[in-house]
Amino acid sequence: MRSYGQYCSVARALDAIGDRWSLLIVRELLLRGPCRYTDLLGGLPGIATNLLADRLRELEKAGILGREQAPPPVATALFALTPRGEQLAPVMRELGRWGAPLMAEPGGDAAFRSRWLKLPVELFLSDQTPDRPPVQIELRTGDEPMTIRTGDGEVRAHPGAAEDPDLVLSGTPQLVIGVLSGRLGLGDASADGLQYDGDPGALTRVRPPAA
Amino acid sequence: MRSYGQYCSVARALDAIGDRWSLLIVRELLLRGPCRYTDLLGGLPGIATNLLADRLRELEKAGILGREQAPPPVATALFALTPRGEQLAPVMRELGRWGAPLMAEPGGDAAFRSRWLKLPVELFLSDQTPDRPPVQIELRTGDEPMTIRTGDGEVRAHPGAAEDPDLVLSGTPQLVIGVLSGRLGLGDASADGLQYDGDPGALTRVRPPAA
DNA sequence: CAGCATCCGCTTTGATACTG
DNA sequence: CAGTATCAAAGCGGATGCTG
Repeated sequence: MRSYGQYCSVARALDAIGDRWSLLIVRELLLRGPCRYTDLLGGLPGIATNLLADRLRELEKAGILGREQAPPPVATALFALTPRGEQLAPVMRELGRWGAPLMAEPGGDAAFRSRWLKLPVELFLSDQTPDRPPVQIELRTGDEPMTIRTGDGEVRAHPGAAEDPDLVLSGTPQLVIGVLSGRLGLGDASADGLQYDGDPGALTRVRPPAA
Repeated sequence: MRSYGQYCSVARALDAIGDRWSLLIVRELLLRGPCRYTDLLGGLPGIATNLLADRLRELEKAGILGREQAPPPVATALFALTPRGEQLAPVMRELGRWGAPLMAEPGGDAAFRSRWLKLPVELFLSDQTPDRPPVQIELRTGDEPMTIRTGDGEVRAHPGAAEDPDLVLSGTPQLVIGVLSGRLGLGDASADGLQYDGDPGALTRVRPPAA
């Protein structure tokens, strides 16, 4: 990208990460840790291969990510954020927070990856009753399942099915997010096609307090 | 901008404000409040007039800014952030924080406006000894002067000369920022061309504690 | 003069095809 | 798997011209 040519820290930040796709590449690396080229391609539906290669070069030159040699079994290169790249986490958090209300509009035919739920889940959910035994909620939204889990007063999300879920939610990303955020009641959502199995109480356990 | 087509809050945020120049327009409105078209042009050196008009339309459509009719004396339209637009302040803050280290590289022939100092000043400086009487430091960096002022334990910057400054710093933006941040000593900076007049103690009063 | 719209050459992006 | 090559389409930057 051509530089803005302004001696201002916001402009200089955008010189480094303001290119189309750049921040989404950082998002993938923040969510997934070190990734192969193909993993990135899969996590960034819509990107062209030449652009991914270009951006990886530029982000490497800017000190935001680096290439590592993967441990013996695989023999491929991995792209990983540098410490400087990981410092973009607060930017990503605020951007995700600001963008959250935009998720209420229908997904339509937008692409979706369950890992993307990690951001909103850990930003907005919290354990309302940390003294009670932890709960697990499994989310099935199309591609891979994702499990959210309370523990130490926090709520964490990680990929994979739960071994013993208190509640399983299956449906479109929009319905699942609506129910988790509290924007939709479980009844309304299931009338719209959400399936659930287990204890609905697990939901109130993690939902944000107000609204 | 073409949408990323991803059902993710970061991607949707970037759909709205990821265009070239969009966030810098928001920066200007956050720093200056409601602005005329020409004010924006002046605060965004390098932007083409058709792009500014385009972006203002798009940002208006996205609910980020609106047009107001200016009060009687002037008869022109003013562009102002909506509440939704003002919620971008945390994004701007984190972006400015992340970009701050990039300010150590020389400005070269980059454009500069003294108002842009407001962001780093209020982000990084603080009043180290709030019990003592407040101090004022006037900054002269090329265009208009800017004054920083302690009060209620905070440090605020606003445009204009100080009526009774404890210290005046004159020089390139890079030198002034270097000295304020503590990256440069006052002696080193004045060897490099920074001029100062008044009490250097005012500097240690506001400089960040560590480093 | 403030607030754009139009035109034009250049750069960036997107889609697909191809290669070590 | 991890890219490079190619090319059309879209976006950008700069200049200029129009309108109240």
